[in-house]
Order: sequence, then structure tokens, then C-alpha cells
Amino acid sequence: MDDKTKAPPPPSPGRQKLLDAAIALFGRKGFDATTTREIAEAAGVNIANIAYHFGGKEGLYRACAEELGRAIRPRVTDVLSRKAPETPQEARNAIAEILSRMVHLIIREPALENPSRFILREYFDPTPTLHLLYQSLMEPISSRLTALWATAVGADPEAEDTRLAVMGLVGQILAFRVARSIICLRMEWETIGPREAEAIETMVIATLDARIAAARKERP
Amino acid sequence: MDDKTKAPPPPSPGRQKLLDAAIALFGRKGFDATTTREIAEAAGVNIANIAYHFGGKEGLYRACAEELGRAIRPRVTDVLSRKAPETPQEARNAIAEILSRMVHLIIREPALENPSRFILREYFDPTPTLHLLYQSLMEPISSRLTALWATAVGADPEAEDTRLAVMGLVGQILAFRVARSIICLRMEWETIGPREAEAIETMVIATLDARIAAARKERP
DNA sequence: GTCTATAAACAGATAGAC
DNA sequence: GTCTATCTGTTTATAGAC
Repeated sequence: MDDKTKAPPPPSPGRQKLLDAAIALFGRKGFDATTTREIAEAAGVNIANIAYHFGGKEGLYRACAEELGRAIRPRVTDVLSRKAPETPQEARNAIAEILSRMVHLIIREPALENPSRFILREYFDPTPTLHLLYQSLMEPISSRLTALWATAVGADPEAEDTRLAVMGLVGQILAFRVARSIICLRMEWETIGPREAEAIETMVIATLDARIAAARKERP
Repeated sequence: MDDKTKAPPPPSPGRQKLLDAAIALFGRKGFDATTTREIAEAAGVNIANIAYHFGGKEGLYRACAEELGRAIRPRVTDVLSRKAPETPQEARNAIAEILSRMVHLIIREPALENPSRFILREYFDPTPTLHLLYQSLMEPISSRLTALWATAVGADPEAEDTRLAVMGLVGQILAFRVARSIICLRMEWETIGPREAEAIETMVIATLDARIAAARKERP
């Protein structure tokens, strides 16, 4: 019995083209602003294939979320699968590395521009598909970060404020992607290029280190 | 010559009802997912009034943003108009008060649920209307916070990393509103009620104090 | 200023040929 | 599995009565 646990979708030329085009368009403009005609045209296939492969526009949307879980997960899980650090300093370094990676993937990586937007849209306007993204991306990353945080500051990994502290750090990064437009206005940045991304990364790591220092002082 | 500086819109029963209904619906579902029929029905007026008062759906959207600037600004400017603190401790307290206020307004206040969503949508999918929201809400608040931060830690108010630190703190709050759905999943919260909002507030203030402590250590 | 009635365009979905 | 052609409902906008 092979890994039929998740109903492996039968690939086909048109099917994959539709998925790629749909992720890009749903991510850039949102579900309602994107028409099935646009998607089909961008994919270079006929509109009728959407109904054939996915049952309709909503089915296509859901399939996009599944595809994103599969496609993005490997880009983060390599960090997650490492042996858990045992000293606070190692744990701090591991958190810093994951956060830096997230800054680059979410804020900078051009290939993930629209996928990131797709995921953030689902956070903002959740559908039943949200659980799928939670389990494949958010849950593994934030559990790992929570465990690392607990090691770094000597906190209880099960405590609510431990998880909350981690969500605050992750949220800071998400905010810079969500509110990019207004942050660029405020920072007087034209775009977020390599220099700006590094400034954001430095700020995030500074926040991490400040919070670790403060948390350690409480429980020495 | 009275304050004709911003072209005061002539009020009328139907006009205001349309604005209120549109802010609620655009905020909850987004521009494209909301139909003019829905808005007119929710407002209790006829569809044709949208074209009459605002020239069309897009004009109504823009008028909503103007209305939001007018309506929400007073709820924050009372804090902004106070005399600038002179000691670092007073500045820290002022920042903490503004951030607490933001947590309550953005995350908790039911009446601002949809207005907040309207504004965050515009950050995420900016239109020419963005500048309007920037100037009426984000700019005054974040300039004030930046000045306070400079006083609190003895930094240069003009420096890029001063502004960035402030955007990081504000962004953390925005993230909890944008990603509320997935944060509730991760935190195992059913909703964000008074208890949860207080936990978030405590976390935000802890981040503030940790960053201030770290920044002061650098320049004693 | 507010309404009815209608126009003109466009949406997603489907039947059936290949 | 992919296409053409078409159906049905809905969209925003407008012309004109009140």
C-alpha cells in the first residue's frame, strides 16, 4: 500500500498549467477579481478544462492550496528536520536562521511573490481551505519555533505566552509583506530590494535578541 | 473662506447610508466580492443612488476611504495632540499607551471590525486611494511614535532604523488582525475575546520594553 | 434626490464534437 | 484530455418618470 494517504492527483499537461496560472492570478488579484477566462488564457488552455479537472472555480482554488503546501513545504522543512539544539545559544541561532529564511522567502523571493499573497489572503479571508495551509506550513514551522524558543529562554513550551511570543515574531514578518505598500510610503522606499530586505531582517533579529534577553532576565 | 480645503461632501440621507453600508461590506468581503445591489439593499436605498452620489462603484469606494479618515482620525488624534514628553520614561509610557489603544481599536472594538478590514485590504491591494489613508491615519500616528521612540531610547528620529523599529511594533499589531484566523488555530483560541486581546497587548508591550532595553544598552 | 425599467457586458458552467 | 459553441444568471450603469 503506497502513500495513497492524500489522493495523489493524476498529473496532466493542462492540469499543472492551470494550477500555476491560478496560483499566480489568485495571489495577485484575489479569488473574486480573477475570472476563469483569465486563468485559462494565462495557462494557454481552454476554459472548459477547469470544470473537467477541478469541477469548477472553487475546486481549482482548493487544488491551488494543496499544490502550495506540496511546493513550498520542502523549502522550509530542511531547516525543521535538523536535530533539536540543546543549548540556549544554539536554539537562538536556529530561530534566527529560520526567521531570516522567512524574511527572504516571504518578502524577497520573486518566485514566491504570488504564492505568499495567496496564503496571506487565505489568512485574511479564511475558507475551509485554511486548515490545509495551516497543517502543511504554519503548524510545522511555528511548533518548531516554539520548541526552540522554549530552549532559548528556558520557558515552558506548552505555555500560552510562549506560543504567543513566537506568533509575534512571525507576525512581524508577515506584516511587512501584507502592508508593504504603506510601509514603503512611510520608509520612503521605492521598492523592497536587497538593501531594504536586509534592513528588515536586521530589525527582526534585533527584536528576537531583545526579547530573548528580556525573557532570560525574568527566569535566570 | 471656510475650510473648503477638502471639498466637504454635501450630506444627504441616502448618501450617508450608502457610505456606512459600503464600508461594512467592502471591509468584510472586499471590493470585487461586493455587489452594488447588496450595498444598496443593506443601505435601504435604490441602486441608482450609487451612480448619482458617487458616479459609480469605484467612486463609492474612494468616498468610503475619505469617510474612514474623517471618522477614525479623532479616535487616535487625542493621544497625538498631547505635549511631547521629554524624559525617556514618559516617552516609553506614551508609546505603550498608543500601542495599547491600537490593539483595542484594531483587534477588539467591534464597531471598527469592518473599517479595519477595509484599511488593511487597501494596504494589501493598494489603489490610488492608499495615499488618502496614509496621510489621514498612518502618517500622523507613526510620526508621533517615531518621535517618541527617539526620545525613549535616545536615537536619531530621522534615522531609517528608528522608523523601521516603529513599523515593526505597529506591524506586529496589524499582523494579529490580518492573520487572526490562523493565529486562533495556532493559539487554540475560539475567538479573540477580552482575555485574548489582553494577552496580545501584554505581548506587544513586552516587545516594546525588550526593544527599548536593548536599544538603551547600545547607546547608554 | 430617489425611484422603475432596461440596456449592454460579462460571469461560471456545460453539452457534445474531436 | 482538450476543444468549440452556447446557455443561464448576474454584473454595473443609465435613461427617464416622479
